[in-house]
This record gives sequence, C-alpha cells and structure tokens, in this order.
Amino acid sequence: MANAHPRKKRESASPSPTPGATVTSRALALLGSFDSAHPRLSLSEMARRAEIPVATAHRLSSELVFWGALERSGQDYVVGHRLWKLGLLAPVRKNIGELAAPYMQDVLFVTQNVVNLFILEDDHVLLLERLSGTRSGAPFRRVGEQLPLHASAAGKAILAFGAPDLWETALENMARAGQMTEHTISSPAQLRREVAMVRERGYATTSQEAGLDNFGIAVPIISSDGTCTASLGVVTQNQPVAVGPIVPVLRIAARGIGRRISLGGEY
Amino acid sequence: MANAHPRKKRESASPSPTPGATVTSRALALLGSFDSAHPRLSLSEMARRAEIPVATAHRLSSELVFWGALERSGQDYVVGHRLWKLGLLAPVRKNIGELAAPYMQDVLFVTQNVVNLFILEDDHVLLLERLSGTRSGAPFRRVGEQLPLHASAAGKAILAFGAPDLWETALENMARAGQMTEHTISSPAQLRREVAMVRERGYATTSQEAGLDNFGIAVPIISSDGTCTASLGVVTQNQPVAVGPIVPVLRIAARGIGRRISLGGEY
DNA sequence: GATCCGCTTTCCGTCTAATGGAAAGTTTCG
DNA sequence: CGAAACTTTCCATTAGACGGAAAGCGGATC
Repeated sequence: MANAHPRKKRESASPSPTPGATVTSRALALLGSFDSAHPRLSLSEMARRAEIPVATAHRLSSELVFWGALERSGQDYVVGHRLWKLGLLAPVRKNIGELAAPYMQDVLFVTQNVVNLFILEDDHVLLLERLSGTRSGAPFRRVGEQLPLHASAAGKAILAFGAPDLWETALENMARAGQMTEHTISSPAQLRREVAMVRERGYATTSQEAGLDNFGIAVPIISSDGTCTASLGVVTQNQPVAVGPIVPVLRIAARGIGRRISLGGEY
Repeated sequence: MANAHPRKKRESASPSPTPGATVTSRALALLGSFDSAHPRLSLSEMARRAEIPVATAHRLSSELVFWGALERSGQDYVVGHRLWKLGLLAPVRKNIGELAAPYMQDVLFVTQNVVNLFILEDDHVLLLERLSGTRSGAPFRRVGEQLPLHASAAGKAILAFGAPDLWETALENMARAGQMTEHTISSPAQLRREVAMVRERGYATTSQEAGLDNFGIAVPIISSDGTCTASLGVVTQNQPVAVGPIVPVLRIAARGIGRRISLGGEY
C-alpha cells in the first residue's frame, strides 16, 4: 500500500459537548456580538465575543450567512442586508419613526440644525430618528445610540413630563455612571432643580453634559393619552443653541407628532 | 390511592422528528415569516408560513423573544427592537444611506417632493432611504420596498448607466412579471427605446408605470469608480413631476453622493 | 526560505438538546 | 353551551449539534 495513513482515525470527539445552552441562543449570541463599536468582525472575534468555540461559531455563522442575517465582507463578517430589511418591520420604527419624520423635516427646514427624535427605552433614551442637512454640520450621534436620562436634553425632557417612577431609575444611573464631562449633572439635588426648571419652562437644554462642544434643546412629545415617552430636539456643536427662535418650532412639531402617536395603539 | 391517573403516561413521542433541517434554519425561517405585508403574526401563522410544527415554533419563538429578536404584542408576535438596532449596522444603510441623507434633504428643501434613494439589489431596485416633508403628500413607498428595473424611474436610470449585463435580467423580469398597470412598459423594443432616451437625457421618468397616479423622475448616482448601482429621484402623486426645475437639483445631489460613495470600499 | 503564530476550515465519534404528537388549557364564535 | 381554533406544556425518542483535533492558509519575523 502506498498510503500508510489514508485518514487518521480520531477517537475523542467532544468530551464536554455543552453546558446548558441552546442552539438558538448560540446563534443569537453570534448576532449579538455585533454592535456599533464592532460592526465588522472576524470569525474568531465573533467566537470570542459570543463565548462559543470557533468550530461551532464557524458552523453557525455559515448558516446565518446562507440565510442573509450576516454577510461576508472579505475575511470578515458584517450584518446582512436581509436583517436590515427585517428590522424595518419593528414597530418602534414603523409606528413612531415614520410618523415623526415629516414633522422633523419641518424643524430642519426652519432651524437648519440636526434634529433628533429620542424615545425612552428601559433606563435610557434611544436615538430613534435623526435628520441633518448638508448645512447642519456633521451629526455626532447615530440612530440607535443611547444616552442616560440625566445627561441629555432628551432625557431630561422625558424625566420632567414622563412617568414619575423614572425618577429613581435616573438617580441610580447617575450615581452609577459618573460624569461624562466636567459639566455632567452629578448630584440628586442638582438634577431635581434642573428637572423642575424643565417642567416649568417646557423645554430642556444641555451644555456639554454628554460631550464637549455638545449643546442641545429638547421638548417632550406628549401622546394623545397624556403619557410622555419621547422627545424631540436639536443639537449643535461649538456654540449653544439659540433657544428663543427654536423652542416654538420644536413645540409645534412635537404637538403634531404627539397628536398622532398612540392612536394606533402601542409600539 | 385516591388518584388513579396522576399523570397520563405518553408512550409515543415524535415518530418523524425531522426531515433535514437544522435548528438555526428553523429559527431563521420563523424570522423570515415576517415581511412588510405581515409585520405581525400569531404563533400558528408563523408556524404555517415557516412550515414548521406549532410546538417547535412555540419553543423557538420563545427564545427569539427572550433575546429580543421578536416581541410579543398582545397575542401576536412582532419584530423586536433589538433586531432593528442590529439592522442599523448593516453596511448598506451605514455606508450609503447615512451618507446620502443630507444631500436628499437639500432636494427636499428645494422641491418639496418625496425624495427616494434606490439601490440595485439582484434583479430589482430597493428603496434604501426616503424623505418626505409634511407638505409633500403621503409617501406611498416604504423603505425596504422593491420595484422591478423596467417599471420604475429608479430602475431605468440604473439600467441606462449601470452594468450592461443588467439588461438581460431586466428583460427576463419584464417578460415574467406582466404589466403592473396599463402604462407599464412591456416590449423589449419599447424598453430599449426608453433606456436609450434616458441615457441621452441623463434622467429617467415614469408615468403610472408602477402604479396609477404615480409619477417620478430619477437620475443615476455614479460613484467615483464610474459604476452605477444607485439612483436618486422624486415622486409625485396625481400630476406629473415638473422635470425642468427638478432635474438639475437631483443632478447636483446625485453628484455629491456619488463623489463620496465607494471611496470607503464596498458595501 | 524556514519557522512560527494566529486564523479559517474540515472532520467525525459521542451524546445532549431538539423534536413534535398528544393532551390540557384558553379564548372566540355562532 | 358546545365546537373550533389557538396557545401552552409534556416527555420518550433520536437526529442533529457539538467541539477537539488536525489540516490548510497566509503573513510576520528571524
């Protein structure tokens, strides 16, 4: 025989097949290894982040790629086209984002500033929709980003007009998070004062609280059932926002959005 | 003993456990059962559409809900929040959509019409981004929707300036698809004539070809490497678009987008 | 140009986790 | 109030998932 070892026989297979994880959870963990800071990953990075063996990661990602949940880009993996399309069907975006967009346009028309729509999610606010023109400077936040309640105009607006039990959540977060910049509110008393002022004035502002050179105004979006879980705002870089002319514009838009929200039910 | 049947003993379990499907493929099939026409589904509808037994569908969807890929909305299931956020990381949207948005704003400012960005996907065009103001009438297309190459301004613009091998794909589709309205182009000769004209003029139009009361103009977006896989356009309802003043605006925006596309590599 | 290192991909013996029919529980409807 | 349709739970069976090992693949480094 020419060939002494046609194929090496492997006797041990997988001594510790698995702890207690389901296939689906692993596949989802792979998807979950992507985030805005890691939009493209190699196989071994995915495996590391998802904490599953490479061999398993390899098999599963192939399936995800086959379906279109992931795509290969050179040697790396990226989120697939099909997943994006699927995400468009999510009620948050369909019910609020799409509805609000035209009103946000109006604000952009008039103010020429970056316009943001934030919604409340758990213990923070989430940037749901963002508009910017070619003249409004580079937007520094991305749709899908999150900010704490106490360090954003959007968050404070919701805090002032939203459900009262948000208050403790916000305080806990503030204590846990520490300051993002030297201007970040960091004492309960200060936050209380600030929020009271927001409630009185009807709008919230930030001055470099979540980032230097980062100014913003936001007004609450109060839906037709009286609840407030969203806010509309504009942000500028370098110089403070011109509150006077902008607040009325935001108010009108926010009322327009609020009127139409939650007539169609929950999101 | 007081209890004769503490628990009925089941002897048969699952005679035909499975054909040849993987767990992952089933889970993905469940996700795939959602589309723009079916954004919310009951368990049994999901199971039916995905062609898997309800019991299995039930188990898997629970896991999907647990992770956040799906959410429950009353008795039904909808696409989850987390999936939407994940979708935002898809290169299509991040690399082209975000880049194009500010230019599209400019067009909206000037023309006050619904502005659409389509990209080429397989044998059709896909609506990647859409802007509309409060004054531009109800937009009738949704982001994520698809149109055939031969029955849309966007498609014809890409057909005229894009890769030559698109031509046969378009013809095949046209033959297969049939007319969407009485105005839809349906003969190869007619399409050829139309596309030649688009190439000469530099822009494409449609008049009720994809839907009645549905008029549009589109110009190609030619990226800095000379290829064309996207187009920018406006649409109106009821009356034809005013070509004269709009085309130059679209051209400028499309050039701006094209210049910046594909410097960062593929999407 | 040989050696090493880290990565992707393939292989396959073992065995756990997935399976789905059936039954029970729940809501809807006439 | 019974029938129909749907959701949820159960569990005996086994098909599919598992992952260590080894092979293959660049691209650094000496």
